[in-house]
Formats: sequence, C-alpha cells, structure tokens
Amino acid sequence: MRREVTLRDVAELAGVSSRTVSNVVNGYANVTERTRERVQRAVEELGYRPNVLARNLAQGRSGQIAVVVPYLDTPYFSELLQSVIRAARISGYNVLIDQTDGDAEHERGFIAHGSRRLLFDGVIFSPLGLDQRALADRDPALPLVILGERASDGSFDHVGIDDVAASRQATEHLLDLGRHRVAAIGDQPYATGEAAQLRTQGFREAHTARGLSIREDLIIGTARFNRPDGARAMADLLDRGDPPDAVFCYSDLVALGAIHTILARGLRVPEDIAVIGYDDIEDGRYSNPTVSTISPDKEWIATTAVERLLLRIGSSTPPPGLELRAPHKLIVRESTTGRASRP
Amino acid sequence: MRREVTLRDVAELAGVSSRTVSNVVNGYANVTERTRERVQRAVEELGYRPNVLARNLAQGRSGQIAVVVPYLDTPYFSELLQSVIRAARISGYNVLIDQTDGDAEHERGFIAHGSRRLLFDGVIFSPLGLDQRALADRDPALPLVILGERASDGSFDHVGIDDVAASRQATEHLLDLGRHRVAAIGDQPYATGEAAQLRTQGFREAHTARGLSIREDLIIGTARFNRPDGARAMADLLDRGDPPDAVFCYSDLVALGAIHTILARGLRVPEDIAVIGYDDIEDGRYSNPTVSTISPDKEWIATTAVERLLLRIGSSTPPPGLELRAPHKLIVRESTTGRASRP
DNA sequence: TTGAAAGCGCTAACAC
DNA sequence: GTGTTAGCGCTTTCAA
Repeated sequence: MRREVTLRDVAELAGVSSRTVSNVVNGYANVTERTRERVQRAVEELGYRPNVLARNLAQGRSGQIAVVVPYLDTPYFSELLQSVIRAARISGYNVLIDQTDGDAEHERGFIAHGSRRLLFDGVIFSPLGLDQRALADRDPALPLVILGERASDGSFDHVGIDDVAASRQATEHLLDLGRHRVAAIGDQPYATGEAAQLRTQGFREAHTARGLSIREDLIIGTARFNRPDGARAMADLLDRGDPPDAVFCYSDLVALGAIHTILARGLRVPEDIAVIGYDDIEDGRYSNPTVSTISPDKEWIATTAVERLLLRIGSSTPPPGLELRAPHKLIVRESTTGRASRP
Repeated sequence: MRREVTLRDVAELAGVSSRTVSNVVNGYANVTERTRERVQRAVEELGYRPNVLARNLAQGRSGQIAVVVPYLDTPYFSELLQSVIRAARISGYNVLIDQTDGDAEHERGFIAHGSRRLLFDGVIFSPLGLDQRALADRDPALPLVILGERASDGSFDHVGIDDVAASRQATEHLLDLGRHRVAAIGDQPYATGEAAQLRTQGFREAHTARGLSIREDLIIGTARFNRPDGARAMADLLDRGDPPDAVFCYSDLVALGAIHTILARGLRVPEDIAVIGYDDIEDGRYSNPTVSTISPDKEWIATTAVERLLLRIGSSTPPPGLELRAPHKLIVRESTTGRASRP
C-alpha cells in the first residue's frame, strides 16, 4: 500500500508550511483567501484527508464518547441510544457503545483509571452491577453522566425521572380502578437495586396515602427487567392461589411477560387482572392488549445527558454535579381500562 | 492536571530503555525474567498505563471495529449487536456503533475514503440506503463485511440467510394451512429494496410450485419494516374489502403491527387471518398471539461476521469475498396454528 | 536480550 | 498571516 498523503505533502505542493495547511483544514481564522484557495486546491489534487489517529494524539482527545448500558436489546435502552447517537453526532462526536450485561467488573473497567481511558472523552453510563460506593471510586478526571438511579455525589451529573413519584402515580391509577389486591413485580432488595427500590417505595406510598395496608407477599422480586422474568414472576404469583387483581410491573417488558402468563392461564386482562408497566416502549403500543405505562421523556434524557457531558468535557473546571429530573407521564391503555369494543 | 506517567518514566525508574518496557507491557517474548520483574515493579509504583491514542498512531490501527445499522431500536439489530459486541470484545476489539436511519449519504460516509476512515480497522455494515453500485464505489482498502442482502462482488464478505428459500418456506406454511388468499406485506420494488424483493420472490415461488396464481394486489409495499408500517399496510388491505385469509410479513415487527390492526377490527388471528413474520425477535415469543416466524441463527451471523472481519483486518493479502449462508428455521406459533386451549 | 533513535502525522507555542 | 519546530507517547528498525 502506498504511503498516505500527509499534511506536509500538501504544504509542499501548495508552497506553504504545514502549520498553514493545518489552519486551513481545521477552518481556523487567520488565513488569507488566496492561501486558503491554494491549499484547498493542493488538498484536492492530492486527495488528502487528515489522520484522525494523529490528531487524537496531538490533541490528547479522541472525539468519542462512550455510552455504557447493561443490555442493548432492552428496547428502553435502544430507544434511548438512538437519541444519544443523534445528539452526539450533531456535536461532532462518535459514540462508542458497550453493554456490560450488568457485570460489575466490566462496568468498573469503564470508569476506572484504566488503559482504555483515553479512548473516550467522557462516558454516559447506566450502571447495574455497581453500587454507589463502587461508583465513587473512579477516575475523578473522567467526565461522567449517570442514567437511572444513582444519586449524584456532586462529581457527576445524574439524569433520570422521579421514580418514586412515577411509581406512586402508576399504583394510584390501579387503586383508582377499584382494585384492592395490587401486586408489584420487579423489586430488587439489594445494594445495586436502587431503581427498583424507589419504585417499591412509590408503590408503598400510594397505599399508605390512602390508608391501605400492603400485602408484603404481593411484592415479587425479579433478577432482570425482561419478559422471561416477568412471565415467571407472574406464574409464581398465580400458582399461590388468591391471585392479585392488579399488577404494577417495573418495566414494560416485565408487564408483557406477565400478561403473557395471565392470558396463557385463561385469565383476562384487565377484567381479571389489570397490568401497568414502566418505560413506554413501542411494544406496549401495539401489543394485545396495549399496555398502560409510565412514559419518561427519553428524548429529553438523551439530549440532556449529551449536553451535560459535552459541557463537562469542554470545561477545565468541572461544573457541579447536577440532579436532573426528566418529565414523565402516565399513559393509560387497554391493559388497565380495557378496550371500547373488541371481541 | 499533572503530567501522565509515560513509558519513558517507567524506563528511567527501572533503569532500562523504553523499548524494553514496551516489550514487557505488550507481553513480547524476549525479556529476561529479572528485567521483566523490575519493569513490572516500576509500572506499578508509578501507576503507569499505556496511552491508547499514542499506540494507535504508532501502529496505524485503532483497535476498533464499526458496526453500522440503519436502526438501533429494531430488535433484530439490537439482538444481533449484542452478539457482535461480545464476539468483538473477546478478540480485544471495541465496537463503535452507528445508525444511519437508512440515509444513503450517511452510509457512504462509513465506507468511503473519508477522514473517519482510520477510526476503525474494519466495518460490519447493514446497508439500507445504498444500492449495489454505490457499495462498489468505496475505499478498497477497508475490510468490510456486509449483513443483509447485497451480493458480494468478491471484495467483501456477505453474511445472511437464504431469503428466497426462507420466504418460500414461510409462504408454504400458510398454504399448507389451507389458506388461499395469501397476502405479502413488505415489498420494496426499488434499487435498495433487494432484501424485500428476495422475499417477494420466495413468496411467488411457493405459489407457482403449487400451480397457484398470485393476486398481485395482495402484495403490499412498506417503506420500513416496523410496527406502524405493518399496521398501516394491514389497514389498507382490510379497507379494500375481500380480505386475505393469511399474511406473510417481511419482519416480525410488521407482523405485530398487522396483528394489532386485525384485532382492532374485531377479526381473529389465526381463525380469520393467519399471520407469519420474519426474524424471530423476542417480542413474538411473548405477544398475544405468539408469532410464527422465520428464525435466522443470529449468533451464527454475528460471530461469523466478526470472525471474517478480523481475518480481513489481519491479512495483508485480502481473502476472497465469501457468500456465507446462516442457518434458519421455521418456527410455528399461535399466529398461524392457534392455541390448544385458551379462552 | 537490550539500547538508541527514527518515525507515526498532526497540533500549537513561539517567533517573525 | 505564516513559518519553524518541538512535542504528543508509543512502536519498531537497526545495531550492539
């Protein structure tokens, strides 16, 4: 393979210094129109294109941001990623994506002072395996934005919705329907299950606010927020007899899994059991029945996360870590109120 | 910020040359056990970690591969990406992901001799907006593996399933059920719609093989393979009167959209209209009804694509472009055969 | 087995 | 406004 055309080659042909060529290529100010044109012509004649790798080294930055999520095939994340990629691209950043499968070691590798560190100028991170303490122990120089539920310690931004309020709202919707035995599927009562615990808290608050007691055995845990776990949890619930008449699921996938089980058992949704989910993924808008849900403003989350991260990357004195609350709303569909007319 | 620890610092402390440190860090052979230890100690003492950016420049490679898909939130792609990332990681590669929204210009940017070229050592690419001709006009030095339907011109590998055979199989399944008015949703009769056209071809072959004629008006086009387009196409079909009794959808998402419409109209699946999809995404395994489908071996596709790409990246004389056929199978679920017992 | 030193191609401080 | 030049930190050829 023949040698690549370099800045110096262009400089030589144009009869200027490489410094000037660099200026032209990067669109810096101080260049005469005449020189610019000469350089431009040389660039085209030689088919020159800058070497990103060299530029990265010289600038000490990579022009990439990493987005780290536990699972790529979770619609909530893939929908979010779409918006993140678009937002990043607008600002000239490439997006390096990785999924961690919730593995703590792997997650640590992204925020630690490791050898991959220079590969990205900042990280948008949705932790699953790492608890709050592990998060604190990271490369302090790494611009970081956290998604999901890990309260900021002031050194990074945190973007998410108000999980407690949203969960309370979802539960209240079920109670408003006149349901009395409301179950919750998705609790994770351990250090890394903060998001789940906040939802459980909202679930509780909805009850206590109305003076209702909670049947603790109706709070079911799941390892993941996916369809299979939702289906399994629901099966457990039904196997016990004395089934609930409504279920608050901690994600739409869990809800879809739960609905699958309910229907397979010959029960009806919502007549026998009303179901509400969380996330508002597209699936729930086309499923049968369609799924009532809490809808976080994903576009807001994505653009805000990118915006804050770029701000961090750009500033020499790191801005204070913010708690950013995305808007959310309750969306009522068939899985709680049924359909007007359908067989 | 204090200066980073460099190779030279380590060399100085260990009393060796930077060359030796490099050897140790990279695990190269020729180093005495004693020197290795001394260097190792110095590395730890100083907290040295190599600078990827510098290494990239020196080696002229980035250690990254790009995976370019039209839409990230399409479950088929996100499921595939999962496996690709895992496979790439095992070989020490990072994965840069981008979505093109099917935009031809954007897609071209990835395979052209552009300035981003050096950012990745190779590309796994699922084109949507680019036709065969545009594909041929690319940086010939770029290691490339194509997913989906773009026959290889010998300069890249192509991984996909036998779309014609699979589509024929899906259609035959519907005909086997005794259905006579079978519709097809998803045709794309233009240059970039090759995948769709192959499926239409399989659809036709199934009919002609049995001496059945095809109602051309039952072949419906869609711009994308997603739920909304599937729902819309089905609505069009039903609005015309004389509805089909079975539908072959070119993706599971299209099928889910179509089913949504059918049920909303008060018709039953499969009693009134049987539906089969394509891709075998998780949604179809939990939906109501569950969706019969063509299941490509995604794991095979992902690992094969990565394997071939790394082979290309590693060899100075590019290997011949291969046509690689992944296994697939027909999966029968409720949307075509109904359920044994459910209300 | 190890050392010296020449790049890799670009950026940017400094001089003119 | 433009040129000179010293890095950026690592890899790797060549010589010892």
